[in-house]
Amino acid sequence: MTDTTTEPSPADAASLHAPVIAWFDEHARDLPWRRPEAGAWGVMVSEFMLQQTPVSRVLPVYEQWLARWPRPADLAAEAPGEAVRAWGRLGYPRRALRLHGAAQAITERHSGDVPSDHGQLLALPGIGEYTAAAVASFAYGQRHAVLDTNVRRVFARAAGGVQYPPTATTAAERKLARALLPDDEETASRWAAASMELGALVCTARGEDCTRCPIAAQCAWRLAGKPAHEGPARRGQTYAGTDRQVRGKLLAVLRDARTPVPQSALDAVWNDPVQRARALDGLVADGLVEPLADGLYRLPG
DNA sequence: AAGGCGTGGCT
DNA sequence: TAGCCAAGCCT
Repeated sequence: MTDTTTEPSPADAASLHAPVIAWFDEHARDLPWRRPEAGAWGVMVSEFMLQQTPVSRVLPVYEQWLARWPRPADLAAEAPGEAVRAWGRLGYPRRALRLHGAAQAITERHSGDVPSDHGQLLALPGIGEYTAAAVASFAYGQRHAVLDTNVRRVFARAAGGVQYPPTATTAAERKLARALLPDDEETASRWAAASMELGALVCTARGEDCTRCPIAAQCAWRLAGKPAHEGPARRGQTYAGTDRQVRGKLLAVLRDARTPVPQSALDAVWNDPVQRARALDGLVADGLVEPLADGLYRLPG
């Protein structure tokens, strides 16, 4: 006697591909990094910027960035501080530094071309498991499990029957993602983009709209009555009063200054001298700020 | 492996 | 309002 009530069978898995990809064909956003002229460099830049930052905020910075540095070598030739300045208010400015470092590595080690090999991508600064798979899949059409927060949520619901995926990516999630991956490259890369877009537009963290979902009829979570998340709430990101906030204020001063700024200008952004000094030291240690002689500071040259 | 790391919009 | 959330990476 066969159990038909729990894990989806391989047949079920395959039956997800067609409706999700058909939905994607109809509803995919026309994003600049999805256009053919973006190239692998455009895809890579977008992936760096999209790490923890919404599409709407990335769009203008992406356009400026690609216009100014159309190839990795163009960025590699700049001072790292220019990358940090051009990053603007996207947040997590270490990403700008890492993207600059990746451009240098690409220029030196890969003749200026974004590598297509997953392992070579993974070796670049700022590129982890997700971004390596995303670039290889989106830019080069390869077959990779692309597990971002959107895909993890879609899988948690459709296959796992729960509202949210675990806090950290588990081996079980990777296994499921590989099992769900279509066999041929073309379909696999399409599936990766489509399942991600479904999570971004329809199967969202809050306010999901199952009436627009192409796989609602097969979704384990919906079929179970959409039970609420069990267990502890996910760790909240406190921000007010943290070193992160101070770092942000300090860096904003340096971004907006075209010449080195005196210590006094930095002192003005935060009244606790101990925390202020700790934040500044951290920025220097991270390579985001360069101390000069005479108590002057600037973005790294 | 848990926590640090920006910023802003939305509920 | 005060969280919650957004195509993660690194140590």
